[in-house]
Amino acid sequence: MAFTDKQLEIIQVAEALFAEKGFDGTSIRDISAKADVNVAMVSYYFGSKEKLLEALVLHRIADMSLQLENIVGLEASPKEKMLKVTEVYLHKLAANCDMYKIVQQEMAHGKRQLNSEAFNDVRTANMDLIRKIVEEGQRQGTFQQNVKIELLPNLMVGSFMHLTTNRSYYQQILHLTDESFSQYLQVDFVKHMQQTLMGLLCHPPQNV
Amino acid sequence: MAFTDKQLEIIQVAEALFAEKGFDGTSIRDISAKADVNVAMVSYYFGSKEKLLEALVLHRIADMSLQLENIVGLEASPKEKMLKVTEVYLHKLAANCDMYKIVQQEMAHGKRQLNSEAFNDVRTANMDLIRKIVEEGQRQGTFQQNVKIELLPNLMVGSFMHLTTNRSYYQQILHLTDESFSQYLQVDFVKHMQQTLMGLLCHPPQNV
DNA sequence: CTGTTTAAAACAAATGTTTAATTTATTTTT
DNA sequence: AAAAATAAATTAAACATTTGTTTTAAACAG
Repeated sequence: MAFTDKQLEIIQVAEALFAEKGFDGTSIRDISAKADVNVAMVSYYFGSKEKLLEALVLHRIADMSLQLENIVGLEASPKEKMLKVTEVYLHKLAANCDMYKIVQQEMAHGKRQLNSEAFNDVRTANMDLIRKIVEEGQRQGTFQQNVKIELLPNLMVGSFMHLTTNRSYYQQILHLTDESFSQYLQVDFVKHMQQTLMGLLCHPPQNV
Repeated sequence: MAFTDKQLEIIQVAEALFAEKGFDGTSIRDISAKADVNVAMVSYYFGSKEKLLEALVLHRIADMSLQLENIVGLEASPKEKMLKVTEVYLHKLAANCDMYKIVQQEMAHGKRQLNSEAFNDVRTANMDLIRKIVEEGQRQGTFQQNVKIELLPNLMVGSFMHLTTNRSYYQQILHLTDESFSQYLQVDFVKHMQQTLMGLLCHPPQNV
């Protein structure tokens, strides 16, 4: 689990390339060239290209278990907690968005198994924490009853990923430069997401 | 533009395989084998693997320009229009979700240019129609003023794509079978999305 | 016969991986 | 501490497949 500098270099280069050109679209020679190591080193260190991907994901997952626990125990109203959770969640997504993109691509076709167990564990843990907050708010009457808690992370992750995947398009219609885009992701988009979730949580549906 | 039966067969098989295993992950031999034609036929008909992808996407885009126009002209309240738009939008997504998945994957890495112009045209047209409805509702006072209209399609497409991409995970936590999942997508999820958009549109933000 | 469609084989290029040889680091022995 | 021995890291080359595409020729249609 403890990687040498060279191994970390390979992992980081692979992460960037996989996210940019896909797993199948990236050759070991691409990686080794950019990481400035011999072609054989990848197989030597990680065993195979697939094992490298696995190592990459697991290495990042270690950082991914959110510090939502602290928020749940916080001395604050459910509404404030939920706002904070949204902020932290989106910041973590932004920090690991390359890895997320890779996983998304690989999840798309079940070709790579990618041992999604570790992934689902993190997701489920996060969901449980969110559920705790929402149910607390529902008991207090702040939040309405008709909420699909399972779809709250879906809303955040889905919107975020779609925004980054189609970055150039959204940059264009939102009139954002390359620099201001990441700024937007961490400020305006977070507010928008908070607003969306609050609307969903606080107001019972009038339609249908 | 008019394809023979054999060509359509190839397109359909390619669409399924590209969505399942990715463009790079699918070989011409995979396609030709499943479509029961000779390997050379793909190059013969479409020129190259990339041209086949292009033909595929353009062929589907023709069907993709939504019938939102009818809705805008409808004799109904902005709120009702918006609910209808959401429903139609999500149904169209479901109908063309294979193609969407392919495009998403290819957009991810700019490797394939994929002439996204045609795509953006459709998107922008749809967005303009949504904007028209929302602004009408804002004038009538039904909708609040603080809405990022550009992020409304993002919300729908992002959530939907994330749901289908991570289908097996969501099937599990939502306790859905293979059959009931598509049912869920077209009924419960549509309602959830309508509820989300209504919460966002009708209630001014109280947070921040 | 003429032009289009199908098929099998061949092509060159690229891929993931392994081998075998060589350099560098580390440990052991003197 | 110096030398010898062992292990690890690194390299270039080769390997066997697989890839997208082309060629050549046969079958078929009008």
